[in-house]
Amino acid sequence: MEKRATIKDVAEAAGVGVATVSRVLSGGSASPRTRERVLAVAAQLDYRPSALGRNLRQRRTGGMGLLVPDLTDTFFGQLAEGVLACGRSAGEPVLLASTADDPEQESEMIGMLLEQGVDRVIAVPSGGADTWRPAIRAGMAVVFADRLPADAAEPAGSTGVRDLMLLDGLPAAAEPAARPVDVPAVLADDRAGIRTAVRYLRGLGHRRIAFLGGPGHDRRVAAFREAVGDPVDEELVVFATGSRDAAYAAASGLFQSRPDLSAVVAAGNVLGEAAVLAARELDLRVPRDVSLVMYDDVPWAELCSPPLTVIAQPGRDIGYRAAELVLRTGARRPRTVVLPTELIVRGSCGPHR
Amino acid sequence: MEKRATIKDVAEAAGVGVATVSRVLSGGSASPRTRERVLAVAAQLDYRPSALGRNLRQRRTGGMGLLVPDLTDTFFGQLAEGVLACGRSAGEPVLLASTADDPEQESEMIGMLLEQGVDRVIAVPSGGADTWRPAIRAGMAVVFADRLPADAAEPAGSTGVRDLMLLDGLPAAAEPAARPVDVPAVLADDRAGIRTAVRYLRGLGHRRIAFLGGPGHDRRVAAFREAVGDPVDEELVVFATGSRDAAYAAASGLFQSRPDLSAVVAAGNVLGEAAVLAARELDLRVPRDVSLVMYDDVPWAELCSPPLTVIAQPGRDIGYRAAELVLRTGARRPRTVVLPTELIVRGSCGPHR
DNA sequence: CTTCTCCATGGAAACGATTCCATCATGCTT
DNA sequence: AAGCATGATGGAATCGTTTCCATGGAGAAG
Repeated sequence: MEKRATIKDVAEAAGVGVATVSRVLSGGSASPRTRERVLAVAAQLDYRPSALGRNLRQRRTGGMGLLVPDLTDTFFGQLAEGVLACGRSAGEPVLLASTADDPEQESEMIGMLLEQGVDRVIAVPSGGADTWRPAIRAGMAVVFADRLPADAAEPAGSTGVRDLMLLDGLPAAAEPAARPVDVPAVLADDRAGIRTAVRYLRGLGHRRIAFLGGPGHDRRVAAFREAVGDPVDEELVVFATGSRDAAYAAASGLFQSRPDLSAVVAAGNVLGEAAVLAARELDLRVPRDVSLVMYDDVPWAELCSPPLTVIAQPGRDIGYRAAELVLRTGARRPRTVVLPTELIVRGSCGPHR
Repeated sequence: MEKRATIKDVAEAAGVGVATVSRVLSGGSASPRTRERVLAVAAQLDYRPSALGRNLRQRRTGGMGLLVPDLTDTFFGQLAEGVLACGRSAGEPVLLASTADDPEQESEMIGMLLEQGVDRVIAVPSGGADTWRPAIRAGMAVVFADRLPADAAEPAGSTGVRDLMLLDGLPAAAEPAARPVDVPAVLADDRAGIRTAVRYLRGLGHRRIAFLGGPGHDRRVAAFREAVGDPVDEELVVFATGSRDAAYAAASGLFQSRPDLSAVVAAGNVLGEAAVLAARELDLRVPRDVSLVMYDDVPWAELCSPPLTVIAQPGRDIGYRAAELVLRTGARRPRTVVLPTELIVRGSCGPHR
């Protein structure tokens, strides 16, 4: 274990000052002669600048933080791969944390990132705007992915999602009024996705359509309500907490309490999985007894029998774009992006009988 | 965006020296009076020590790196969750990178970690020992998880896996002979898992059993060969590269070239998925026409019809233990750990006909 | 030939923590 | 009462980089 060469070593060996070495290595001006020599010596010594020193000097860690609820959920795995891909091509490291959909853990992780000097985060938020205000106040560049904080004010204009506004409650003395800060986000077009699914089910004759949601599916349930139109049968809209057990319990409870339902929209792949399992357990046949549409196109959707009809959203792209946004921050104010969803019809929906 | 308070601010506000603040905060000796005052001031200023400064001084970043091939693979998602859980409880950040099973990318990522000053890594290795030697030479504490480097010398004693030896080729001048360096690892008991599966299939009457492997499944294929005994029908042992497409192609090719096979052991969940898909495409019924055992117990194994019989390995535990090992490094020399596997019989295997 | 400008260059000051070491006060032993 | 040990405390060095600023030399313009 030999210690690594420092910039000082390089400077010495090349017979120049450290400033010159630094300039050469970071593309500043230097005479061709010295540039060449420095480069040669650096290569020969296998010199790699220490991120530690640089970060301290520049008062920020490079790279970005990534906060997801649960990597065991294939969708978040895809999203993470997207972020990682972008990070790799930008040469930026990625700090990962999972929050288990718990605002408290999320808050803790934000603190950890702050401590690490990470000032760029892409997050699938679990907590509300309150959880995120400290981060933004601390000057973090935040980009939300896949979701918005539960209580964020989202202008529901017909043009789609606009930039999210978080009220930044400054100390009353400093500013006359609270200043709005907008956080960009990369989202799937949940509204269109859900609407398409509901219309598809309607077209098959289904009237009693249930919605099975989990944490963070607020936009989806809103879209569902809108698509179904009044009156919404509230018993057919159920929510589970994040765990697989809870999802199963919710699905099972739904099927048992309302045997009259004929179709289910599961708002995420964990919920879809739970619905399939619960249906099987209760001897409900898909799609004969109940039709199922699942959000997220995961590889195993095709393995089910029948293969699951899904609302596909581009998990990897969402991650990649979010990472792009958070890295470009500062250039021009990034705006939120909405990516299209697609209804992929396979075999889990049938006509109402 | 107000800048964060530094240790100097705290010292000033508390009327003490920075050294005292540092001591109080890191548990050194201090009089109860000053300790109290410093703590109060720190809390009041919302002071959080910057990891940047600390890391530079101590010449190492805290935290650990995590290298996995692909987060889209549920098993690695589980593993990552384990690492994250351990990191969280130890208060250590985790730097994530995925390698796509490409030694070159892996090597690049190791370089990145080195640059970041990360000196502890837990890795699912893709490259050989050569890829890892530089890391170890640089003083990194490495723990392998789930696999060993392809060409690592693994003493195949009957007691199970022993510490992995990587020959550390020092400059010949410095040391008289190459010095062995051992890298601990956390593995599943592949040998037992595969053996159990093969015996189970044998017990059902299967004689022509195929093995469908991917990158990093060397230990599993070795175990397969051992379990099957001589002579091994080499046409029944096929390998695919990491992608889902390649896995599908391999599975499909296998079924087509050897219609006489009656059972398949898939060495990972991506391969299992591919096998199911390929079988369906070729109108082979599971388990009537072909029996299938898959490595990895992923949630969706139960969703298949019939539900998949699997060799379960504790992905989350593997990650957690590996993280523990890499964090404890230095205390007492960590030894490699082998965790048990379990054959979970569901419906994808039937008697040979 | 002088003066002005420009550029390459190196010294030194940050950045925010930890930690060595010297200092000083206190209380105890002899 | 003097000397000594103990413990609290603050100043300053240090980690490896970037960046500001001053210096010096060379070439151009007058």
